[in-house]
Amino acid sequence: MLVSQLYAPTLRETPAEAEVVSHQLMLRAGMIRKAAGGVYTYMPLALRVLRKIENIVRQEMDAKGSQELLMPIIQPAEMWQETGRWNVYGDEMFRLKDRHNRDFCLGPTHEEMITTLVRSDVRSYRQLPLKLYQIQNKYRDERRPRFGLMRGREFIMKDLYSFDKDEEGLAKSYDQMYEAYTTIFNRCGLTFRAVEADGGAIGGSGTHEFMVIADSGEAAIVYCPSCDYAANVEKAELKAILMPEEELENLSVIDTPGTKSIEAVTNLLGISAAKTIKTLVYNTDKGVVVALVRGDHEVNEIKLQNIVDCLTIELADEKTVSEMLGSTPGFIGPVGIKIPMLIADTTVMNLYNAVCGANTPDKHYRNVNAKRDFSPTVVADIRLIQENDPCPHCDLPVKTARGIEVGQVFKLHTKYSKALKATYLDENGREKPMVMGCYGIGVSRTMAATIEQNNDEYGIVWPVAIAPYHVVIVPVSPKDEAQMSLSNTIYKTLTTSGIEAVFDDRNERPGVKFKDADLIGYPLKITVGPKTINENIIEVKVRRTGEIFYFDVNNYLEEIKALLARI
RNA sequence: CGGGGCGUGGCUCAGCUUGGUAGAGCACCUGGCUUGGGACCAGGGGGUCGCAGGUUCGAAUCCUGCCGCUCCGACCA
Repeated sequence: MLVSQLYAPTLRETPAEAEVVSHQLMLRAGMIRKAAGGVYTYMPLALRVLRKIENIVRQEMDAKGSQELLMPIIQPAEMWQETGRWNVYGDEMFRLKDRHNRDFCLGPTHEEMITTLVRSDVRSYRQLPLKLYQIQNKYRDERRPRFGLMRGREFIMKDLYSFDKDEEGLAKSYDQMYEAYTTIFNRCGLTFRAVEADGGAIGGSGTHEFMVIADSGEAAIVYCPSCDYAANVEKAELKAILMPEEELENLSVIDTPGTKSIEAVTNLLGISAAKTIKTLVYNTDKGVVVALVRGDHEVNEIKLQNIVDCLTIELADEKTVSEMLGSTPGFIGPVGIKIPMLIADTTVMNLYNAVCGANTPDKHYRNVNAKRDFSPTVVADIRLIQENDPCPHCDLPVKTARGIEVGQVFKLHTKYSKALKATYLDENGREKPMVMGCYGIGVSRTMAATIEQNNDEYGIVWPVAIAPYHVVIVPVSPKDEAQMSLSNTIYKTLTTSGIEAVFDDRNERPGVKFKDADLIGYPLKITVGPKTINENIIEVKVRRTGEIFYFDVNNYLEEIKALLARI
């Protein structure tokens, strides 16, 4: 490709709307342009990167015996109504009507579509297992699209669905996909971690997320430096903490004027937050729920949501709290509370002589003891893990990090096959639901995550495997015929040898061409200048390390191949 | 959903308070000059000032409504 012809208009300044580095650099490098909030055009350089990621994905999916197909983006409402997700999905689903006023949506995912397809064609255990995937645009009308391609409303996803005859088969498919994902993200040159995760809206249990480690990541994860445990904080389980045993004192009410926060209460009473109970009131679609955790702990709303089995959950406002409980936030407590759902964290049950709100403004209870003074509807782990909490596997302290979720593998079991009656006949002629899994990779997000992890002050630093081109050839003086001619020869030589090269033939000063090369992030840059002409040596600079190599002008091809293989 | 900020040429922004013929830098076109890290000189093209109303002799500027973009928040009691 000649740079004079390449449609990659670079920007010297960063557009004001871009917050994260991947977004900034993709705009500046002429890779993407915004069409609407969370909706982008992929320009030629970006598309080349996407195709490379897709091809790696294809190779690894096919290597596990999967087959690619392509399903419609426009999906009829009926199949979504059959699983109940037409309503569950809510405002995140792009909905539309056809001329006959029939409801459709733009596919946010394809469990309904694929299951409906497979149920009509697969009847026998002999046809299983089956693994089908596609790579296409997905549509989710995000509450808050942001960070460029990181959280778009239209994005490219690889989604694979596995159909097995039993749990054993599913476990095998799941393991195969887990392996394939590990290979894929390694091949893309990413530093990532597979973490245990929560099922979320897609449903099912048993799931891992593949997280690219980056400070700009939206997800918080914990990992254990001592064993191999790693999880999304939403998922990380915690055991009850045992507190030193004490004599049970008599319950008493104390005045605590103006102490609306745990911190204020502990300061006033001179006690540790670990001796208090924090009481939170939530509004859910299953009604009002009260949650209890130790004062220095935080509620994991995902865990709570799973226990309540609700779709929406948010902290109740002051008005709701007053109406329900006759007190204000800050002075709520579990003793004598009248509420249908009182959920206590396991550690709360181990507290002795604790302090909590007395359900009267400016009053707290002292010497509250769980089993004696109140009885929760449910006692469960509803606590959010924090740095230095004990690892669920080895009890040593965990660390926290941030990650970008680029892939997720799910065990769906029979959730969709039962809802959509996708069954097969087993060896004994008995009808059984297929056992399903689903496996997604955010292809466009992977591109953005790669940039988040591979950039410097000058621009992008592509890993060779997914770089838009491998090499850029920059002649220093466009008016110098010898330089231009040699550059062209090198360009032709590399191109015919299967090395993807661009030749910057523009009539620009060298600085402009160097800056653009660094911004776009070609792994190698060949500079053709007076030295090249006079001394017959080619200068090759490695984008990532800045190392410079000199190769003989008559024998550089193998050297460059070796260099590309090594970096 | 709530709150803030912003909307002026492709990009970054000034002008708005105090209404009076729309500006700069970058980018783009032409010519010259230059060529090892975003040169310089001269000339040039390009903007219904987000949209719709209103006030006014006159609106980018004041008022109202809407739209879009963006950030933050959505209460840890």
